[in-house]
Amino acid sequence: MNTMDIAVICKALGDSNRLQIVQMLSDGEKCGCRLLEAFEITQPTLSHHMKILCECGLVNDRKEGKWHHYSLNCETLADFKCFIENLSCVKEGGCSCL
Amino acid sequence: MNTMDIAVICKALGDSNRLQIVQMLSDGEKCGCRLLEAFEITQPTLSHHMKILCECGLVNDRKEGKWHHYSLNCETLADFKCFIENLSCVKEGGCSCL
DNA sequence: CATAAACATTGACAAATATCTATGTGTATG
DNA sequence: CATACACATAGATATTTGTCAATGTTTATG
Repeated sequence: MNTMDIAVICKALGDSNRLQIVQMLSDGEKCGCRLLEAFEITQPTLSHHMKILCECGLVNDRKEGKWHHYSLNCETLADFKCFIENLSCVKEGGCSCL
Repeated sequence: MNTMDIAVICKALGDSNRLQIVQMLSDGEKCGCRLLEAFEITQPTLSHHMKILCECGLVNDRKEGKWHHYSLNCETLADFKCFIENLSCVKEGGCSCL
């Protein structure tokens, strides 16, 4: 997973509705209708957000009859966590501008 | 730090230029002119990106004479890492739609 | 088969965004 | 003080984005 892929994931998480959806999925698999109840958005808007979350690889969509069961993708989440965890705020080195 | 603050950070990281800037800063403090060399963007565009990164709290701006020295903010980065690290892909629970 | 439920798609639109050129501001230096 | 450098600000603009209403598709159920 390269930097561009990470940026796409970050962009997906950059909307507060989507971030809250991911938080809910972190608590376990949820179906769309359940998610819809938790937000004050219309069904097409939720559908749009779920598409973005799925397309970046962060969310799985398991279809079962009428329902779509959404969950976090373990592999993508692990890769994303790894990238973020490796960011460091060390002060060593500094900048030599002169 | 609440969910909204995290979403703002994610949005800031959702642009590939800005994500690469953060990666460079993870390697140590850098001045603006150094960052500018690394990207094919104009100076005002870099200035715009740095403003967004600073305003979300992820980047510090230390002014020294003509130069602005940018670095990652340890506290914000730690909070952000904590949030991401706490996301989980456990499958327990599931959804009861019926 | 008719209906209802869950979800997707389309089209529209206002708001936000990334980028540029042009210009302003502060700081060091000859 | 004039010049050069580092950076910010001010428009301008094309693109992207979040949202909705309307409608289509698929699946279960009476």
